Amino acid sequence: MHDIRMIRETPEAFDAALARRNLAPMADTIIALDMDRRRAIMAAEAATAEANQAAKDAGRARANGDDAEFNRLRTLMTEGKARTATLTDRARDLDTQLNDLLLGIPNLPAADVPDGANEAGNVEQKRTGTPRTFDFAPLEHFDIPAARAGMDFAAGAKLSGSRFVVLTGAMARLHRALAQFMLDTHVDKHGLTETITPVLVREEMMLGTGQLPKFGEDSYQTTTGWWLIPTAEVTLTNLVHGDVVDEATLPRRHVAHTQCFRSEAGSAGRDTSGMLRQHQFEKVEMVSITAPQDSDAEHLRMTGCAEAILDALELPYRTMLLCAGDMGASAVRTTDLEVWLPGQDTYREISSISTCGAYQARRMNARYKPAAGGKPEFVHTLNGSGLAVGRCLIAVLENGQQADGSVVLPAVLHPYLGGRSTITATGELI
RNA sequence: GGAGACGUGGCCGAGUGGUCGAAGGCACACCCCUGCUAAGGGUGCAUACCGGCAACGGUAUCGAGGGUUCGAAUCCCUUCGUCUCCGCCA
Repeated sequence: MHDIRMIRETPEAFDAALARRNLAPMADTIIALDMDRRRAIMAAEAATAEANQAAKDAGRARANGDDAEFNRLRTLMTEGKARTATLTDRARDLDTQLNDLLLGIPNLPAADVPDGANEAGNVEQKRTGTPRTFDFAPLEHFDIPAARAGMDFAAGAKLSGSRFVVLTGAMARLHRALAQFMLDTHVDKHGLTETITPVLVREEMMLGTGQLPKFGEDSYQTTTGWWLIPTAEVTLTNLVHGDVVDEATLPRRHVAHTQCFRSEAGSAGRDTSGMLRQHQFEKVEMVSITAPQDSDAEHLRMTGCAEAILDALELPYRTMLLCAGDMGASAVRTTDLEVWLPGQDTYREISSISTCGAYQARRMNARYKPAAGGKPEFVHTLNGSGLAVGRCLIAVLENGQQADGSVVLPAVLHPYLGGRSTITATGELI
């Protein structure tokens, strides 16, 4: 959601920023609509005031026993009321129109976000870790013998359909170990607040973080009207929905491990093999609520938190600064972490860390009271995966695979696996 | 599923037809007083739109929408939300 005042005051800057998102200029349309809206509000208010005055005078006339005057004013009032209804309807209609229009416009990219129309425009910031050299052809995760023993796509399909999986034995244990490790690290080393939230939310919350109104087809809705969260960003961020918090309580840093649900509506045929892209997956999500002046530093901090997980798991990755055309709608700036998948011989996204500025806060009406005094202002919100658990499982499997079909697991996970360190080719954890 | 209660300003909480944008308290800001990490006194402190350099003024807003009425925070209806009791279930 955008500040209509900002659009009014600097329409060129607004349009220029939209252009970076491959969008046509909209400032003129918005400003014209806003003008109409304000005129309509004024007209409606003037009419209301008139009718109210007539009503007041009529009441007085009646109290004075002046029936003639009462009836005259009453007629006046009735007419005024009819006019008021029409004008108010118009004002409300225009207000809704403007609001709907603004809700559908994505956030404006920060100045340091590179130009670019799509993924190809993203800028690599650094590479961390060195991909292993294999003396055999590395397999994709679903072909590695150690994984095959406990990763049952047929069972997933039987239960639920395509893009579902059943994990058993060592795979389930490893998956759980990963999530636990991430959570512990973020809580104990990074100081985030462990949080458990619902995964079914009201529509209002999906509007707040920007999944709605435009991307409803990407998520699932229950017959009772709840939405299944596509990410815990929705719940963690909306924790401050409608609130005015003290600046002293900022930053608020949350981390949650939840199920995520996505329809993957636009990705039919993509990544159909393996568990890279599922309708249901687990993710450890970080969310920060900050004062405006702190969000840039927080973005770096949060990126560091996500990178620390990959570092600890000894997984090679690269850090990408997304270009304007490839960012999600709510983001001001997004950093992606792409993990090396030897089986695919490529880097794949495993984390996405975004600062959303006041965009979501304005939608949620989430404000803070500045410590220095003054009126409440919108908070800034940030979110980042830390990390996608399923994809992390894939990365650990592909990077740790051995010629004999076994997988050697990173040392930091051993405590979470009862001290064991390897999954054999037959799927045994030893 | 059955029965009921409630929804007021950052928070708590008065207010059952007009003089209420709304008592009082808390929190917050400034000032005064006070020999001290406390208490007391004073003032200010909602949002939106419009006008104004500003001080300030105007209009609207008491979950939302509709209705009754000359007039509604107050009455009626609908809707959303919260809570309580009973039942059921993890």
